[in-house]
Amino acid sequence: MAEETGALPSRTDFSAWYNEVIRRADIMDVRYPVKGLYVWYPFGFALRNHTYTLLRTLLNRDHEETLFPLLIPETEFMKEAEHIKGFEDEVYWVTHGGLSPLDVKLALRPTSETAIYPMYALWVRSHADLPLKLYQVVNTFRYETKHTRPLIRLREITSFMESHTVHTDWDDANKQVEYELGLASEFYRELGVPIIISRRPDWDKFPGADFTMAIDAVMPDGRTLQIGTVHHLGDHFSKTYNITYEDVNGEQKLASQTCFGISERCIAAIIAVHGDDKGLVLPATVAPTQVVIIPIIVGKRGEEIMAAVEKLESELKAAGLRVKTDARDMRPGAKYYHWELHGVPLRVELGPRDLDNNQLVCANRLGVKTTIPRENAADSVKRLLDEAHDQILAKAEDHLSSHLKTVTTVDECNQSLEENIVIVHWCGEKACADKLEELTNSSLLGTGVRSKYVVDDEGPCIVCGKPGKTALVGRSY
RNA sequence: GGGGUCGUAGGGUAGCCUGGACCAUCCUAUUACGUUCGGGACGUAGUGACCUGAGUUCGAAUCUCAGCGACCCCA
Repeated sequence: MAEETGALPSRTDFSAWYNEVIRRADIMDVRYPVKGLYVWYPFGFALRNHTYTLLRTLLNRDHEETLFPLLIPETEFMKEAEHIKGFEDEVYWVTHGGLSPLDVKLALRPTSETAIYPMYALWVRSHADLPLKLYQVVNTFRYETKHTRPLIRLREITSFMESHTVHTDWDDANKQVEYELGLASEFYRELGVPIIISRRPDWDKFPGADFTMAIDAVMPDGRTLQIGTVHHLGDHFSKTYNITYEDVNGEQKLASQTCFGISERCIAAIIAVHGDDKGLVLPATVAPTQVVIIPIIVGKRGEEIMAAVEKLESELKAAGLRVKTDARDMRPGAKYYHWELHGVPLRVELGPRDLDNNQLVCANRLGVKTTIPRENAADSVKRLLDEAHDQILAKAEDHLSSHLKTVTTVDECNQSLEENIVIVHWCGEKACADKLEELTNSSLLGTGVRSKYVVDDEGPCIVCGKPGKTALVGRSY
């Protein structure tokens, strides 16, 4: 975890910047000797844990956490035809126990529908058992053949939050879809990550779903990253797995289901959306260290300063802040660079001048410097952290809105896609989408776009000219 | 899916074409001690590497093949 000096690659070269920052800011070690598997450094894992604590807090309002096994018997896995088709190329199989071949092969879960739903069939008996809302945070495995990337495209997703709900009917499940979208929106607002919600086209929905709502973020280069999905499963799985309940009239009915997933791509979004040429920029909501105190030791007043720093640290900690004092034997400047690389939202300097003037010098991660009085420092620090959060959110919103372009011709679309997400009108025909995707080397991300920067209206299809509706087109990670 | 480039201390590199004088260069990191400290300190003395396997050869970081891994471009 040795640190290096010298500049990072510019963020305009996103791939190089991302790889360097992941390593130098101690997020993940990419040197594990298996393709697509990476190791969390303790600092990265602390960031992950604070982020998932936030996510759990939101979910726990009306879900309960659970844990299902990693291995799924082939017999269950193979029951839902569409679902299998969606995953058959990327499932890892356990075929042996020691040296003996297994009678029934076991899949490493690529997602847990087929592990959970046979149990749901046992658990759901009556309408009084519904709605059932459970989630788990687990690792999942997918044999990715494309270019793998830490946090973004993995063979082992280490932090997959999957929520699985069961409802009496389609409409109630649909309300749940809306609820989960709201929950995801709140989650990403807390992270300062602006999102766009849209409905994925039918050919791109989750295998076995009625429809898929997707949550996308915009990367620095204008490409999109899918950072969450909510699926309305209708009764596809409840038919297959026989999830039925007795309604108030004593009749057996098929349940309706949803599932909702967020992976460690949410961490990638925090890193990519906020980061700059100096490194990470973390929102205080999830930063492992929210405030770092740098003692400025000059001449003979070292002990006096360290005593003042200790007092300040315990005061801030008592106020509930995650604080660290950097007392290492280094130049202050070197420490500034170190903590900027690690994205710490607020730095507090305490030196002889501050001691004499009864003040503290603060600098937030965006470079805004403020001098605060020493009295009631905790209150001032909290206010500065709030302001810093507003600033990074505003910056991210600016980036998103400036990378959305509305176009009316395929040529314009192609040009704008170089560094933007593009808003078009589309008639809804797959043939037109295929043509657009082929001509512009992009994907039709979705319709029914929800974003304060996008007007969902009607207009002529960008390809065939027939009446169409607003659709989102982009290049994705 | 197709094509390309590459693998040397913890990180980044030179050396490879043309095999031997390479106990492998430089930057960074790192250890000890001392002097320092309001934006990446300095001195002195240390530490640390040729991806794996097979082959060619008197001799391989260097050539050949395979494996594993990384990056880039196109679909």
